[in-house]
Amino acid sequence: MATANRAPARARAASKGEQTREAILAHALGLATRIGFEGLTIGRLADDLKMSKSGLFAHFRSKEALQLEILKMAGGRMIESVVKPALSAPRGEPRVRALFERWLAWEQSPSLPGGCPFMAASFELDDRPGPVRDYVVQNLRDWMDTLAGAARIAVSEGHFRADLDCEQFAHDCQGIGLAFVHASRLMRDPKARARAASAFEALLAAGLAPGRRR
Amino acid sequence: MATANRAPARARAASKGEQTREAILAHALGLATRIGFEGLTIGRLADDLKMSKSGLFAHFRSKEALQLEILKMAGGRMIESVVKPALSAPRGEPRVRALFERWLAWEQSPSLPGGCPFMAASFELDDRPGPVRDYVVQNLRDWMDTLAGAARIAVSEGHFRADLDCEQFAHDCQGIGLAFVHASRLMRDPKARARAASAFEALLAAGLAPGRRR
DNA sequence: GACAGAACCGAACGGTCGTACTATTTTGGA
DNA sequence: TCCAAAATAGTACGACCGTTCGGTTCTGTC
Repeated sequence: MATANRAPARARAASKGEQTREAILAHALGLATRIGFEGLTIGRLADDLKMSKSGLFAHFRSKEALQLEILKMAGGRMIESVVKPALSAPRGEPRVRALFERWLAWEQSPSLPGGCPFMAASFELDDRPGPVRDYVVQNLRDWMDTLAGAARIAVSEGHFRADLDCEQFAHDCQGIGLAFVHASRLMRDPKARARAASAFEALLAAGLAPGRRR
Repeated sequence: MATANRAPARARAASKGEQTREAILAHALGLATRIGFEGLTIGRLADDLKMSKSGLFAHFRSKEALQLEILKMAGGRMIESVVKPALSAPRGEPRVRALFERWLAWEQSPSLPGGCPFMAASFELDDRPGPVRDYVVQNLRDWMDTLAGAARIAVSEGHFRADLDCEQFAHDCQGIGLAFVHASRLMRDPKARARAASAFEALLAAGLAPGRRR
């Protein structure tokens, strides 16, 4: 054990504590999506990572803080793998498409065995006030704003109808995504992906500018 | 207390046990929608109803059985207050509308302070196999079939396009409902109801038979 | 190589969980 | 009115929960 190779000291190597902290959060994220944020247990987490409960606990001063950190990591990852890449797509309809496509992919990313943590948290925490719920709401709001913003750009680019309600568009996208998770994770419907694509195309078709109808 | 009037002995009065059993389930249903099925606790339930844990527990032989009974009661209520009344609406588009309207109303029924239990259970149990999950899936499948069936009738009545994909229609309705719960319960969006109505109208408009467009 | 601080462990706390057993009370038909 | 059956209470168990605390081991800097 003692001979294990250290990570080369490039770029201000993260201290030991930060490393394990990161490892804890990464594993906890996967776990939380499967068994829920409330069902997530420090003991279970410690066992999985072959640590002591107390050693793990020391990294966060409470379970609530742990939950918050998990969600923050998830939020960061989502921005990194959904929003940022989509922003490199051309303004207008292509970017809206990119956002949606990458979002669906994110939902079933292998690092999220139980699906998007925010979806799960949405229904788990909707009646439990507190900072965790607040963060989820904030994050979802940001996401909806991103969607609506992309739609607004598509309007100004002349891709979408000028009178399109962009907030409604974002809301409808959210519905398609929720139905997708519902169909794929709970109902195990193999056509879930096709259903989501079909619904999205219909929504898009209804929003296109008159000259762009296909 | 002893002078309390008994329910008049009409129609094979439910035995004492069945009464309390019913009372337990009714209260448990409301509780489960708020704090979740996993978070639901026998002790908490007993306290609320001023019973002993063991006395309450004796009615169900396990917590899992209790959860199942809760869901069965919810399923029954949903049929009673959504499906059955809607069946008295005229075949075709009106019935589809009635189903959807009553469904939204059911979501925010006062007896379900935390919203539709199946919605909550969908995301809470999607990764936890067992009879409870199975029942939820079965129930949701029945509901989707009901929706799709009503749409099929609307097709054969000439209200909807002949080439409408009725399963897709049901799926899209589900999405609108999920987005409604999401917007109203989590985001506390006062426009949630209007958003759902708007999305439903758009979906309906896209499905109407050519001669019926408005 | 010493030393301060960070990281981690082990044991323990009070509490609650679901469940099992045994009494006790209540119910309702003969 | 009596009495078996049904309903409820009481108590206890073992498991696990989040959290605390004092001690041990490791890390990284001078």
